[in-house]
Amino acid sequence: MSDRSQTPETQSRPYDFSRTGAWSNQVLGQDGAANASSFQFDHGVLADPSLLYRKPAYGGITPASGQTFLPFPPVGSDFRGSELQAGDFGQPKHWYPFAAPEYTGQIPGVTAATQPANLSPQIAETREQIRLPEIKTEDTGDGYSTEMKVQQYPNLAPSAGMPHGVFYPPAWNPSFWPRITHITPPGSNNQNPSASSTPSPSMSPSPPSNGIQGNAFFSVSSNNQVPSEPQAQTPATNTRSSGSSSGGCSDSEEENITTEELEQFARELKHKRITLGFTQADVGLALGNLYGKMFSQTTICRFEALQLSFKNMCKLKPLLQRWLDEAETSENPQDVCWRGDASKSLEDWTRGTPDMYKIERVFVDTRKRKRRTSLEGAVRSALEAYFIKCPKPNTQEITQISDDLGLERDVVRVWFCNRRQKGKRLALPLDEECEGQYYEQSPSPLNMAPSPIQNQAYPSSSYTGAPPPTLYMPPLHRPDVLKQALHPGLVGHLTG
DNA sequence: ATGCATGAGAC
DNA sequence: TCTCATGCATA
Repeated sequence: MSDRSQTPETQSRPYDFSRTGAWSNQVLGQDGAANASSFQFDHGVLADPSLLYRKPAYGGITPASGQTFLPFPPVGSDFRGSELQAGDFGQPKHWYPFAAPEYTGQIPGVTAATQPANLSPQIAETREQIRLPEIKTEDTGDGYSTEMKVQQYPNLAPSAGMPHGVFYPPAWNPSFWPRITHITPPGSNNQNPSASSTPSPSMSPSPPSNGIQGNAFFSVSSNNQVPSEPQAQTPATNTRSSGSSSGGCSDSEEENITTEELEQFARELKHKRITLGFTQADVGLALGNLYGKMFSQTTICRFEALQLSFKNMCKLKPLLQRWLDEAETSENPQDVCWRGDASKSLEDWTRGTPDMYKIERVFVDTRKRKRRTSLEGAVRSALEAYFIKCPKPNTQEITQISDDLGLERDVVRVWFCNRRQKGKRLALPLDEECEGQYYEQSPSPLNMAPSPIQNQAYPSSSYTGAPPPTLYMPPLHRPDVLKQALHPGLVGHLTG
């Protein structure tokens, strides 16, 4: 508790309802015999989950103080109930921590645990109901692994043909952003590539086959307008400006981007990338070439899936936009540095490429990277249960949880951090205008198609192509909806 | 595609 | 200690 009070967020953080007593015993295990399953889903029986939130629920992440995570669903072709779902888009917006789609595990056992002194009632309560027989993780020994890593990358050194000062894509033509909602345009350099430099907004005629074109990768084409110092504005160096706009964007490259635009661009990027035959990893590497800052496949993937924060999306968009332009317009496939054959993976390429064409970084990773812990389903479920009770446990509570679950304290701590982060990704940005409507939505069975929520999720015309994603509706704002999302067998338990 | 982890910066 | 951006490792 004390530690929590140190932060100013204490008052406004959405998570902090955990200690408001908002959820009470009625929620969980009121009969004292609550089993593991019940606590997992007890949020489903809340009369109105909104009650759990103090109003500025998402206010902890208001434009001014934090980031707005993208509420829209994944753009990918596979809408498999990913955590980012349509239901959130354009919705009223409290970030709801009970969004994990992985409430599927079963808690194997329930055994009362010793009641800690200073645990929140929620945690203490949960502890009583969670008792895991054993935890299996991949961690062995010290839990750390020191391994020799061999990273094979093409020469990504910014210095290698990297024009310093390239960064800002001429991508900010206000006319292209029909729904500017945030800030005033940067003023200069406001041309939108997708409208201007990209001839056909539709699809690149290039067959997904081989011929990858593009010097967009490891050479910078001569016609690059490339203006300024990349590093100066790359995401890596961007300050974490709290964002003065409602969208959380304050930096020039973030301005004036609407979620619709991001959404559309993400889809466009993915589509064209695939059409051009590039992998997500390729793109990440290409950005390294173009901007001196490469990104992982993970990041590109998350961008395409709109699983980054709004702010982060805004930052990456110009980079990706530019890469896309490069890749599309390139007429010199031969300029591709590390592969002339698009069908070759980077690994293939590096493997069979003379050293002179690549940098093979072999190093002993002196920093011990903790071996990834693999939490069993039951453990995850238990953590979820704790999270539901208390999204932001204090140190003591974390210790207690870790003891209960037989996990390392740090594992638990990190898990909660990640879980919160994930929750924000699923979150609904604050939007007072829609706020009132949200809980008025009619029930929408999960995994069923278009719901009112989904319609709201895509209020603009930007989302017209793909069929509606399978709706998972992560936030589970509605108890009735939630119930349908739960294990069928549990519904009765919850309702009865 | 995503779970767990790291590290910088903010508080 | 937290958030956030990001990546390794893996499902």
